[in-house]
Amino acid sequence: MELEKVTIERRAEAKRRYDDACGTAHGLELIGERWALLVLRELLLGPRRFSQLRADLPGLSANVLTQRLAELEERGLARRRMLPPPASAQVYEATEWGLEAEPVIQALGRWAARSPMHDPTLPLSGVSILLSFRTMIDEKRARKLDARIGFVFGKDRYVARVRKGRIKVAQGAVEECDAIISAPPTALAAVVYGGAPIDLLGISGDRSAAEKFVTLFVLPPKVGS
Amino acid sequence: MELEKVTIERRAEAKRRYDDACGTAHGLELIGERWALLVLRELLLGPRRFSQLRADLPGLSANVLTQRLAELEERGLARRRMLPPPASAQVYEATEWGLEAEPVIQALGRWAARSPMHDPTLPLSGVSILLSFRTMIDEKRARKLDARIGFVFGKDRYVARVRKGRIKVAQGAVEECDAIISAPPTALAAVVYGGAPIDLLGISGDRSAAEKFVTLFVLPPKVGS
DNA sequence: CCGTATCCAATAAGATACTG
DNA sequence: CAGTATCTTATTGGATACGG
Repeated sequence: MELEKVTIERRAEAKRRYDDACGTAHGLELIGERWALLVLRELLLGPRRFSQLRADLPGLSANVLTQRLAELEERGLARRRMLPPPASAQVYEATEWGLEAEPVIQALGRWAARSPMHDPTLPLSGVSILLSFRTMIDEKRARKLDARIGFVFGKDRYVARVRKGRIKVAQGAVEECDAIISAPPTALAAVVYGGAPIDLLGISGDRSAAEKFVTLFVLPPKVGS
Repeated sequence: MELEKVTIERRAEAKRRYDDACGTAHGLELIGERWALLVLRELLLGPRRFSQLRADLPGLSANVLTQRLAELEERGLARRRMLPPPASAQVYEATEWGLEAEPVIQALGRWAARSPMHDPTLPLSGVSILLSFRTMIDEKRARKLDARIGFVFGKDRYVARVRKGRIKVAQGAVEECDAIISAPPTALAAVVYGGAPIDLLGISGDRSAAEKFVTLFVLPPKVGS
């Protein structure tokens, strides 16, 4: 009975391979399943809990998330870790190699942003919008700003450091930032990419730094324009 | 009856979306289906016929190939075209935007090449190995070579131009090349990446140019080394 | 609450045979 | 050759229930 199950699993795994020596094909075997790349994306700015991942990827059901996390772990792209007491919560985090998949995620995102079918009004996770800043920053404009901007998305806190045209983003305490932006990620996206008025955002601290910050990012031109 | 079917199809399409404004998620909706990216890859060096695609992707069945091609066409990434008489054959070719997905394919391939689970002895298409040259060329070494190398993979002909550390690859006549390499793509991969002896390859023309050529490419180090 | 496991219905993928 | 049609199997997603 158990043996039979194992045999079936073997066959299933074998079937889903591409049997292709090309690195791209192997990459698809590693992170090509539905949702896998988005789960990995959510881990790129630091450890996340199961329930946070569920909240960030609303269409993903618990059983599939469990399976994707197990696969990422098995393949060496993520690991689960117990936070030390008093938190004592389990978190999932990307491994070094998992983090190195960011250029793949960026290349795909940048390419797809040109799509005429892209709908930027859909919901968006905090990690998504912050990663898009890393992808879409306009170096020339960004050189004019040297600031630390904090972001408050519900209970999550992130800090973006803009300096010399580059941006670094990480989870962290927002207290020492020049400005703090509190808003749903979708509102932030509407302001940065959709030209919505900045008063959709809660801003504290150096207001002008925040105002400059939201103008640093540009989407690539749509296909056919 | 017909209406019902349409409704069901609508619901199905809606279900497979990610409902995520992130460009990466949209990218997955465009080329995230199983095989889609590999089909597109096969179109990156020029038009291919249905049967060539089947031969290049042996694990892909005809019905799925039909479906993937229809989706690529519908999304503006590929088109079907009738070759002028006397050929009068139908071919599939990438659109401009489809060609722009090459960085995505490269990033994924480069990242996955570091995988300890990667098996480079599997079969490989001609397009795959030539694209890998674009990805893996060592600019420093390549600067020492200025040559046109022809490749004969069965009935397919390609030309690689190496110059100033860069490489360009296209379908084309091999007659005016400095050297011509005739070999199954797998053998070429074994020589270039696996250190196999070069006499696995049929070489005509400037032998030393071909010998230099096969040393220009390096794989990234495996994870954990 | 956190995470996993199980069951079920809906789709997608795969194998094979068939047609113009 | 260039696909369709059909049948089978696998995966996905949704709901729900279970253990810590």
